[in-house]
Amino acid sequence: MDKYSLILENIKRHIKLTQDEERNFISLLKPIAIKRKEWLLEAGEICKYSCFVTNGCLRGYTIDTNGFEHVLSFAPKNWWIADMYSLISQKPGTIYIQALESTEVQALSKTAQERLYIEIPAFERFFRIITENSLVSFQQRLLDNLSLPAEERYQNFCKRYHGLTDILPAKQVASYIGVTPEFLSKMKHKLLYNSR
Amino acid sequence: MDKYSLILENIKRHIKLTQDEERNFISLLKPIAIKRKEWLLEAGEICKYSCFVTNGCLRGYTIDTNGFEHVLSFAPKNWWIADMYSLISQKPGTIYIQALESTEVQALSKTAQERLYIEIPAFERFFRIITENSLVSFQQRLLDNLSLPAEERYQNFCKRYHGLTDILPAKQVASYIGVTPEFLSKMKHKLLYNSR
DNA sequence: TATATTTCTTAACATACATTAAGTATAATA
DNA sequence: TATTATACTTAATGTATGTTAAGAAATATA
Repeated sequence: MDKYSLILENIKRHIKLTQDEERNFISLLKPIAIKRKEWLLEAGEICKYSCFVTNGCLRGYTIDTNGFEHVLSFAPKNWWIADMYSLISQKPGTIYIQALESTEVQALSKTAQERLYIEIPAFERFFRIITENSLVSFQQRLLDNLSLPAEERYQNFCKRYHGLTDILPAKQVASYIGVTPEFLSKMKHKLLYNSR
Repeated sequence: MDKYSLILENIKRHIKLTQDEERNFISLLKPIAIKRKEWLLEAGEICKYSCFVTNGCLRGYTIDTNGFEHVLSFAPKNWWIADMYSLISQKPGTIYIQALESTEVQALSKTAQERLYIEIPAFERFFRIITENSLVSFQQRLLDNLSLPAEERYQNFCKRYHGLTDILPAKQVASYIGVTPEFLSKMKHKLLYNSR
C-alpha cells in the first residue's frame, strides 16, 4: 500500500480518514501512465477525472485562435489537475493536459468523486479546501498579470515554483508568465548581467 | 422573512435545506450597509466575512506599488464576495472592497461559516460548488488576458456582465480588463465607428 | 442653480513587449 | 556516437498599449 502513501498524505493535510475510508477511497483510484509529450486530455474532450500526480510533471494549456499555446498550470508530483470547466459541466473542454516527462497519476473519476462526497462527506471538505487554495493563487496570478511587468512576474514564478524552473523548458515558463520565449531570454540575460 | 428570500434562493440553486436549517442559517447572518464610495474591507485588514450582496454593487480591487488600482471582481446583487486569501489564512489581506453605490450585504462570519459546515454539511457542498465556479471563471479570465487583445476582452466583458457595463464608470471596466481609461475610450470609439 | 469634482475623450508621444529571422546550443533518438 | 529535432539566444524592426496633457462632459455637492 506504499504506492498510495503520497496521495493519502496529501489528503490528510486537510481531513482525517479511518482505515476503512482510506481503503474505500483507494479502491476508487485508477492509475494512468502518460509518456512524455503524450496527452492525458485534449481540448474538445470531456474531462472525466480529477488527477493526482504521483510521479513526473504535467502541464495544462490552451491553444488560441492563432495557434499559440498558453500555460494555465503545471502539475508536478503531489499536485491535482483537471479541466475544471469540463469536469464540472461535463461539456467538451478547452484544455490540453500533456506530460512534460514520463508521468503517473492516480485518477479519480467524476462519478467516483461524487459517490465519495456522499459516502465520506469529509471529501467534500477536502475538495472545497484545495479549490479555495487554487482560487486564491489564480486570483493572485491574475492580479500579477494586471499589475506587474514581465520581469517581476518571472522572478515571482522562480520563487513560487522553486526547483520547477530548472526542470521546465524556458519556453513553458515564458508561456506561463505570458511572454514570448525571445523576450524571456532577453530578461534572463538582463537579470544575470545587472546583478553583478 | 422576505428579506432573506434572495440569499435562500441563491443557496437552493445548489443544495436543499429544511425549514429548521434555513432558520439556523439566517440566524447567523449579519446585515451590513455600505454607503457609496465607502469600504466594506480595506487592504491590511483581516477579512472576517463572506458577504452576499442583497442590493447595490461592490468592487474588489488592489492598489499596486505605483498607486494604480486593479479590479479583481465586481459583486452586484446576488453575488458573493470576500478577500479569499485573507479569509482563509486569517492574515492581513491585499484587497479593498468598496461600494460603487449604496449597498447592502448579508455577512456570514468565518466562525459562523465553520460552524455551518459542521452543523449543516450541505453548506460544505454549497461553498465547494460556488468556489469551483469562481475558479473556472478566474481561470478563463486569466487565459483571456494571456491570449486576447484588449478589444476582445472588452467585448467579452460586455457580454458576460451585460447590464453592468451601463452602470459602471468606464474607468472601472478598463481596470477590470486591464487597460487604461484612455485606451478603453479609444477602443469604444473604434468599435462604434467601425460597426456601421 | 451654481460650483466643484470626477469622469470621459482626444491626440501626440513613449515604451514594453511581439515578430521575424538567423545562428547556436541542447537534448532526443536512431 | 551520429543525426535530427527542439530549444535557446541575439538583434532588427513593428505594434499594442501606456503616458502625459488639456479640454469637454457628466455628476456630486454647496
